[in-house]
Amino acid sequence: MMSKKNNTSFGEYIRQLREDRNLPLRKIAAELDIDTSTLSKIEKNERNASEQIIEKLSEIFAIDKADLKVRYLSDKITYQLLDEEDGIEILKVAEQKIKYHKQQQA
Amino acid sequence: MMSKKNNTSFGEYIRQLREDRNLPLRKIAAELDIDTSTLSKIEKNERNASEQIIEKLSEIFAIDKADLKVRYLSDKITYQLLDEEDGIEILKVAEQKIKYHKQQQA
DNA sequence: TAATTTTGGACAATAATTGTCAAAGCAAAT
DNA sequence: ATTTGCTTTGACAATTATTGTCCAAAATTA
Repeated sequence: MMSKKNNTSFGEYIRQLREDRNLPLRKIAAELDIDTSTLSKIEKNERNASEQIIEKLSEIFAIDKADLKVRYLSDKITYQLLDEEDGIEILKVAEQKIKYHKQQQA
Repeated sequence: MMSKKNNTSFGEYIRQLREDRNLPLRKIAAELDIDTSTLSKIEKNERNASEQIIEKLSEIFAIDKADLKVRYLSDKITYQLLDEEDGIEILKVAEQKIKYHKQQQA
């Protein structure tokens, strides 16, 4: 189990990818078929990214889709728990539950 | 860090508490100031339980509120990730992120 | 300064959640 | 079998949240 360090938000991450390539929002937004301002907000974590958006982003930037999704969903959960006292414990319990479910279905 | 086993859902759990005391939905719902049918659905994990409901439930059943909240929120996250391939990894990454945030604010 | 990019606010349209009610289903009696 | 009390289900309007879209103001770059 290893720690790729991963402490940039989803939005920051895809913004970085875009800036590395010197592309304007306009271009990427067009490829994604969404409004420039919507993409701006996604990069600032002010709007959700749909499954479809995530998929297209992974194609555009030639990165692993599953990895991008992990970044996105882990972010959402993080924000959900950020104000909770017992955030870490909640995650641990959730992990047990997921393992339990996976085991059941197998 | 230890594993109280915890593999009953929030709904099942509070239903169990109620049934242990031989109380009808009607009574508890009245104390919670919600409809009987709403409580029925909460017990079947078909409706959300608000913060307020969780607090009152902890009072009614004389259990720890924080613990009940952990059960509730871990459940929600579990359901969110149940269909995801990488649920466990998502949780691990979220954990790192939360720890990072906590560390920053300290 | 002009051109381009980025941001923020507004808005209607759509979707999700909530509170509420009524009817139906169920089980245990009597 | 019918009543009685408990539980479940589906429906519905009302509220709240999210989405897609546009525009104009800021900020950045040339």
